[in-house]
Amino acid sequence: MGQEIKPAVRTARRSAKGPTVADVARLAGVSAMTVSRVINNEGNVLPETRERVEAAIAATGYVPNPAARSLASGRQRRIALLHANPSAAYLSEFLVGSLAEASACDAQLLVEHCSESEPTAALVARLRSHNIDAALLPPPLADDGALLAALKAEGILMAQVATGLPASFAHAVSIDDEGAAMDITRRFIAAGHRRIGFIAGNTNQTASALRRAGYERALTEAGIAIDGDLIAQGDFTYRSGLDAAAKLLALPQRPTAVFASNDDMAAATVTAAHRAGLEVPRELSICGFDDTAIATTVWPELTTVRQPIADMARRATRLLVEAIDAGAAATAPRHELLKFTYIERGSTAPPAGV
Amino acid sequence: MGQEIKPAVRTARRSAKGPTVADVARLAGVSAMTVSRVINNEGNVLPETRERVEAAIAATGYVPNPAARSLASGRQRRIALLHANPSAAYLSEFLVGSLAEASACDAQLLVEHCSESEPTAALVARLRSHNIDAALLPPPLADDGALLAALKAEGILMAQVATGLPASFAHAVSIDDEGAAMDITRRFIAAGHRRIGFIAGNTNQTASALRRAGYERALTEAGIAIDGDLIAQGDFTYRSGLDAAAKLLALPQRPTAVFASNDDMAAATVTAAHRAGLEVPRELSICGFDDTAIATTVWPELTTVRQPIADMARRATRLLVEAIDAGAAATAPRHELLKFTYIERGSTAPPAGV
DNA sequence: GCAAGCTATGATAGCGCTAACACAAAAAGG
DNA sequence: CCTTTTTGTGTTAGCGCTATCATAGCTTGC
Repeated sequence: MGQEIKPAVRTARRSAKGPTVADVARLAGVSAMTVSRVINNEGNVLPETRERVEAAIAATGYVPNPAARSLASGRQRRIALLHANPSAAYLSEFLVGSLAEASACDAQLLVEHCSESEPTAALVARLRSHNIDAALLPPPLADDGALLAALKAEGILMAQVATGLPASFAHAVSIDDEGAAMDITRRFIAAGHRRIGFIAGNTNQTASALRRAGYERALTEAGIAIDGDLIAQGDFTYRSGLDAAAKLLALPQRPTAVFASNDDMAAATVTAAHRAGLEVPRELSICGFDDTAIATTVWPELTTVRQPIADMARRATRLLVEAIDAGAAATAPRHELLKFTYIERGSTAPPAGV
Repeated sequence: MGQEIKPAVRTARRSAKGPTVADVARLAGVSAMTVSRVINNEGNVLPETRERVEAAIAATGYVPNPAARSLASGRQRRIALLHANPSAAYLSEFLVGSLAEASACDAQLLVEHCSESEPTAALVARLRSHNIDAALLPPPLADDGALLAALKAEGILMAQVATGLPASFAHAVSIDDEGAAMDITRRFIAAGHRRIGFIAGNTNQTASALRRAGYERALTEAGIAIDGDLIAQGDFTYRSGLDAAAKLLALPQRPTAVFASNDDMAAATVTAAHRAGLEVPRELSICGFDDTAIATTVWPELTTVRQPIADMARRATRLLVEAIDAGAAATAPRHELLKFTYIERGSTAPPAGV
């Protein structure tokens, strides 16, 4: 009889979790929607309202719940990290950087290995089925024109990392490879070296050409003739470095310094020098590129140029997240250059007798 | 006048996304809740009902929406991958494995670097603030007793990877280090080697002791006396391998084979042999451990034992996810052993003159 | 033979957030 | 001056799933 007694509001399911939009809204004296607008940086919010909400967010220590967000918005940011055997050291640093940014931005990172044998079409189909929004392309994939075109055709956003030739339709993050190579070469010249060998990198990576261009430009600038004999072709592997260095060191007038296009080949050059009975750096200066782990593994440790791989990965990931969010409001792809750092270690010195 | 006309149900927000529990429920002729029960493998579902639901799931191609799941259940699985400079190659493979499993299980992976200088307490506090449920511990962290204890005290689940000494309260995934070391040593013996050098690994990793034990056991088993002079201490770095190898090769009666506790030190042994004018493998056989990238970088390529690092990371991640889900129903920690593989390359041969 | 205890299932009400619409107040336009 | 448009904000209704409670049917036990 009479009214049924309404049961007391059930105790909340969640147990003492963080504050929600509602809490913030109450404190700021606005609706939850307005809080949402502020969080998502939407327009049409009075500056003073925005401030009030931001103060409330700070006061409550509110952090948006990503699950609720993506459920409500139906949005999701899935980024594939495509890789085809770059060196493990490179990949590892890259992964750490992009994973950090991805989780900070609440994006999902999928790591996909691309064997060279797999047809591009199959790969793209695989990405499609995983519902990928964007792809992160470290070298050498960043320079795979067919892949870039296929991704573009599928409407998958992409970011090329460390490419020498950014595509007009892709985001890109690189360092100034040519400038770095010039820097190294100039330093050799300034130290008194005149016969400077160069070990080129794999031609399937555009950065290789830039590094060579930097080397040549620095020589020209200093009035030193470019000598084809001093340029040996490598492919970024230790093995190729061994052969290239052997060729340079066998020259009747051998170089007093060698600039290898990456650390693996520079390390190989150290080994080749030792085999040839040359002391490094007294009789041969050697400089690498990238500052990967091998640079400090060999003896003497390599002078090299540090590429901020993790930072590059972070930036590239961020660019993709922003591009995904922009969605239809497609912003023009951005091409960023990050700073490199010359790192002097024990493998370089002025030429003997200077 | 008359009834207001109810506006037609607004078109769904989502645009042609996949099927939901409701779709499956309708097809199976049950309620959404029952579908949920089946998905989550809960009890109290009639076998035949379960079957019907499973058929419906297969028919519709239903895939649970992780965001909705974690929003509704309030659950989340946050796993931290703690690392303190293992080799880049190791970390990279590890990351790929655990990331793959984490995204398959819908867990969030946070990568945290632990500098040795950071007090354990500070690290643990950091994890707490990130709301970490579990931690993945690759070596050498897997053997850091203080860290293990601190994590346990905080109620953070953990999985040790490649440890030689699993804690009673932690999950662990390893290979049979001792067995692998025995295998290598036995093969040397079978090939005719009698003076077999050993380069031990860093004593801060328990696997080091196991590898040494395996080496000694194989010798004893073959009736070969253990000669302390043939055992050199290293610390897993290339540099330490250089010194250790130099010491072994300087012995009045030098070994015809050297078993290094990891590939870096084995690679260093190759270099030391070359410096000493010894041909590998004719005059000196060398075997490494781990099969990291450096094994195929040096010349000749290293014979070694492959540790399935990515698989171990995958398994460990899976164990943690299951442990998190078990929650209060704390299952006993599991300790798993994965298979290793002996990989014969160019750095080993029977001793000269046999 | 009926209270007490199971078991299998369903109904309901959110989880925290945001899309879509509603609506006042202000600005712009003729 | 009265439309139109714009702007800032609020209201409502879910997103897809699961915790919780309700409810049938079935066992038990004395």
